[in-house]
Amino acid sequence: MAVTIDDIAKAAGVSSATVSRVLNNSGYVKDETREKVLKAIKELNYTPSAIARSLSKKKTNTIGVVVPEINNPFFGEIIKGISEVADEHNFNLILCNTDEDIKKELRALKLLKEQRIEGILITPTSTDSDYSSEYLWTIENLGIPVVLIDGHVKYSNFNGVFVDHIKGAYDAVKTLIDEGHEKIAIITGRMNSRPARERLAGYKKALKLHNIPIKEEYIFYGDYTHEKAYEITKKILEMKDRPTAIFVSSNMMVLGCIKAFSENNIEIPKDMAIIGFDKVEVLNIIGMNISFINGPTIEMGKIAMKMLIDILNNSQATDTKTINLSPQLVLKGSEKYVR
Amino acid sequence: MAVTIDDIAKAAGVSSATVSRVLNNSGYVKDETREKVLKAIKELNYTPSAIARSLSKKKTNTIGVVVPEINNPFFGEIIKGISEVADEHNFNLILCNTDEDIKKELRALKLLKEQRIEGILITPTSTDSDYSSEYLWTIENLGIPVVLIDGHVKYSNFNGVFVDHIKGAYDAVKTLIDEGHEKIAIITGRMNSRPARERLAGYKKALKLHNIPIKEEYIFYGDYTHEKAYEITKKILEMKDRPTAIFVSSNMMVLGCIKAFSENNIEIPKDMAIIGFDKVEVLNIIGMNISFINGPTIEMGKIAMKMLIDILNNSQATDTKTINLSPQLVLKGSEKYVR
DNA sequence: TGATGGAATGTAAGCGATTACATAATTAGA
DNA sequence: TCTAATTATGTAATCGCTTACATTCCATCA
Repeated sequence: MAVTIDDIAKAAGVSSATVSRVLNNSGYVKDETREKVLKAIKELNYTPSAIARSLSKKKTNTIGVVVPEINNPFFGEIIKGISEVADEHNFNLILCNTDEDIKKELRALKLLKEQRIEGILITPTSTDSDYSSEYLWTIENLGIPVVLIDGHVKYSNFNGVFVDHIKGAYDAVKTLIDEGHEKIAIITGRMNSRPARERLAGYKKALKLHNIPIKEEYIFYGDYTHEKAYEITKKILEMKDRPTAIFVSSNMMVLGCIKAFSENNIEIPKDMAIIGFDKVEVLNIIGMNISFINGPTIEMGKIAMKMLIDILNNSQATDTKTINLSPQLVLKGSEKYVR
Repeated sequence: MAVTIDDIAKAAGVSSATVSRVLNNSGYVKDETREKVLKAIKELNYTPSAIARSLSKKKTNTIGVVVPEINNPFFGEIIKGISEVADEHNFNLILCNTDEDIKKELRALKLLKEQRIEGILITPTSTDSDYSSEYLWTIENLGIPVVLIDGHVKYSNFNGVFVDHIKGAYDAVKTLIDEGHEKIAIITGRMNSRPARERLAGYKKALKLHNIPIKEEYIFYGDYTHEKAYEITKKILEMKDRPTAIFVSSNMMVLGCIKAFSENNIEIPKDMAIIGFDKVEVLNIIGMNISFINGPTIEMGKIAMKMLIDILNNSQATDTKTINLSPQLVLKGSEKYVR
């Protein structure tokens, strides 16, 4: 690690400025000189220091990525998308996993700012907690371009790539209605999260527009966990006026439903129709015909990264950029069996 | 971003050295002075530059993480483990996703070296390709501590946290034998990957030690994909002397098997026993009783990161450190039904 | 009261690159 | 052959910190 640009300069018998020119393909360098320099670089196994370069150029070519749960493939795919575009544009990625802990999120932001990253891509923890105002304040005062991914931050308008949860939920429920269902239950997410609220809104909207009365008994408040969904589903199955379809507000919760179904020999979609928000790839691979509403994860990552690059290149523009992606409904068999 | 340590110094009426002392809690600083400095920092919303600090300290407190497939939860969990420990020790993570492309892997290594990271955690692409010698050379000449995670690099001894694939496979197959199975098939991974070869070896060892002849017809060469496993499983089901159990060499391939099973109304484990290498959490959540051999992913990430920190703290020690983790067999119901 | 030594702060030289500016070498044009 | 333009290279300041060393301040003690 000891070898520096000066060592190369000495070895090649030139000045460090010349070596720098070779390194950056800038300015004038005689071919012969370039050869000498390249030779020295190779012989000494020299790798320039991005740190020093960053300091003098005031440019790190690094962006920060903040996700709440790295081991969830949903975020894994977003990162995959980000990383693809970042690669193409020679950006490095500093990753921060926050475990849905807003304190860690705050810490991550501080840390990233210290690293002098050029921009941040962040999938905000989906909670309106006590810290959220501090959180907001921090983001706004970061002085660094931020692009949010899937998850509006309350009361604020930031750049971002968002999923239209209302429309997604609406589409899902409408599909069920079109198939003839009228008794449609919903299992919501944590209601202090915006996506959960919006999905519920989409559910209600679809019912209303199709003149189906909204029954409070059909609205079940979940918390995004499969355990809770499992409990809820068992209850649903015991109802005397049992729903014929369930709209499930998250992928993990779908799993809980399925478990309850299989324990009670409920066949999908013969005995019960189900549509979930955000796919569980595995289920389709093993041949289960579960329909999903999908936020296009990899795509979202790509778009967000492109948006960020765009912002970096036009730093004078101050208007906030927003893209709303419509989640896509992937139907798998459910329609075949309708009454 | 314009505000520097000198601005703070000026604002607080001290020298930059004093500000630095406050920042790092080093040397002597009068309480009164400290207050002034902290006040200035707060008022000017100052964040020190990690870049400049790294340059002068020759220490970045950053480590590089290289994974082949970020959207696979297997790696997501490893990263989660890494990130947990890294957090505790104030290390930053630069993430490189390589898409199983050894060229990208090489590029990532170069990039990380430029960033002057302190160490690298790498889950090598599981292929012995044409580039592997260059790859090896690069790793060895990096001059940076490397800890491998799950995947020996051919012919080399590096620091690393490994899974004992032979033992894992052996345990799995032995379990099947103990349950009374004698006709046990295996679906292997890509044979140019070391884990695949070792798992096959474990399979053979178990049969041999229990005096069950190894039949070539029961060895099926897969490629880690669920599609291929699906095809293979269909063929297995059509065999006249059909196996009663299958040992499947990867988690994705288990999914292909299950699909084929369900299409043919094969019940697990009544009609066919199956044990897979590396879990698919989702299957257990939905109540499917599939047994798995698990490399403890999160744990591996943690251990690897701890090992790296250990190495960084004892840079004089030159012996290579190696930990072999025994994968754990998680039985789910399969035993209940044996003949 | 002056010597002594710890506490508090400042000065300035790096860290390893980039780059504005100066200068030297080469080429072309008249 | 001389001048002007181009090309090629070097010098040194700079980026924002840390830190060795120097200096000043102040309390304590003989």
